[in-house]
Amino acid sequence: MTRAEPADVPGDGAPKTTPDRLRRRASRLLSQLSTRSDRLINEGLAQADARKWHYAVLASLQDHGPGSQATLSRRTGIYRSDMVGVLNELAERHLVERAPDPDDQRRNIITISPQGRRRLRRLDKILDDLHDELLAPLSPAERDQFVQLLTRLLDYHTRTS
Amino acid sequence: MTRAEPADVPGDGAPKTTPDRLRRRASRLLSQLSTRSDRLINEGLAQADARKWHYAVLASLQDHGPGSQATLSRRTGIYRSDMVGVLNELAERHLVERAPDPDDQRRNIITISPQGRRRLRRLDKILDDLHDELLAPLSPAERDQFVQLLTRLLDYHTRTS
DNA sequence: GACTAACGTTAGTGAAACTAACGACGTCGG
DNA sequence: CCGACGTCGTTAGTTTCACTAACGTTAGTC
Repeated sequence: MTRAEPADVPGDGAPKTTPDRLRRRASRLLSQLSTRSDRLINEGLAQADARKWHYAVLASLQDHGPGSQATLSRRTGIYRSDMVGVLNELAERHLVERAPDPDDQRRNIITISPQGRRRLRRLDKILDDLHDELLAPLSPAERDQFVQLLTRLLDYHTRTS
Repeated sequence: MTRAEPADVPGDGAPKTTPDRLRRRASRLLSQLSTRSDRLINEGLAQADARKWHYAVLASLQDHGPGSQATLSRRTGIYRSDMVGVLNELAERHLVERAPDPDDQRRNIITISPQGRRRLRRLDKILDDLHDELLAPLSPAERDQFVQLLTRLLDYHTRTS
């Protein structure tokens, strides 16, 4: 009540005060961009008979070494319920190997195979190209900044969850 | 380009030599952050018996004036198939009014009601708070930059689709 | 007056993120 | 040693989201 009705826009003063709140809301920008990004990536990877989960798991294995399914789950953010299927697909293609852990019979130890490594290199290149398209309008410096901002936000929200 | 093969990293040391390509991929950062953002926003809005679609439609009506369902669909990015349900929910709550367009009998003209306006103000406040939490780790300047980068990316990808 | 296109609507698809519950196994406290 | 409890892999199911297909209806166009 202290404030006047913003009214229906007829060009009165202070046009900048309420410009398109929709376009400004970070949450909305995020989810829309994420949708498009996902589609871009999925389509790109589909042409190589891969999904983004495949990449996530292979990269995790390469970077952090072998691990149990639960470990991979935590590293990649894929739910362990869904990890089963992903690993099945990867194992079918002989990109990973699933072997029982001798020290703990509950676990499987997942290792990346030589083919898996080759595959990962291939996917890395594909993803490089796709990200080039994804980030096309940004300069190299801006891309770094963007990634850095995203990282900080994500870190914050994973710590506090 | 130093193309150092990261190799398998035996031992459990998890050294920093291979700075996690996963964490660097913008697509991954985007989709993970978007997931958390969505959850944050949805939970926040749910406590006010609202969904983000409600906000999108109400804000669009307030900022751009009344319109047909198809128009709203284009403005908000909601598919016209899904728009039906959203408008039903909004109409149930008397936040919008759906009236046949006298000039074109195919269309409905959707208008925001006074209650809808009040609602929108309320949701705007809620969203302000939620975004404060979402962007917590960023300084005001960084937040602007973040939004600006997102906007440019999204614009680019909507133009080229 | 026939064609085409846009409208609102209904139904359904596929993927993603998550929950619940299971039997099998390990670990720890008493 | 034993029971309580947590973890592991797995199966099944839920919900939500973005999207497609098809429909009858209505408008504009030739």
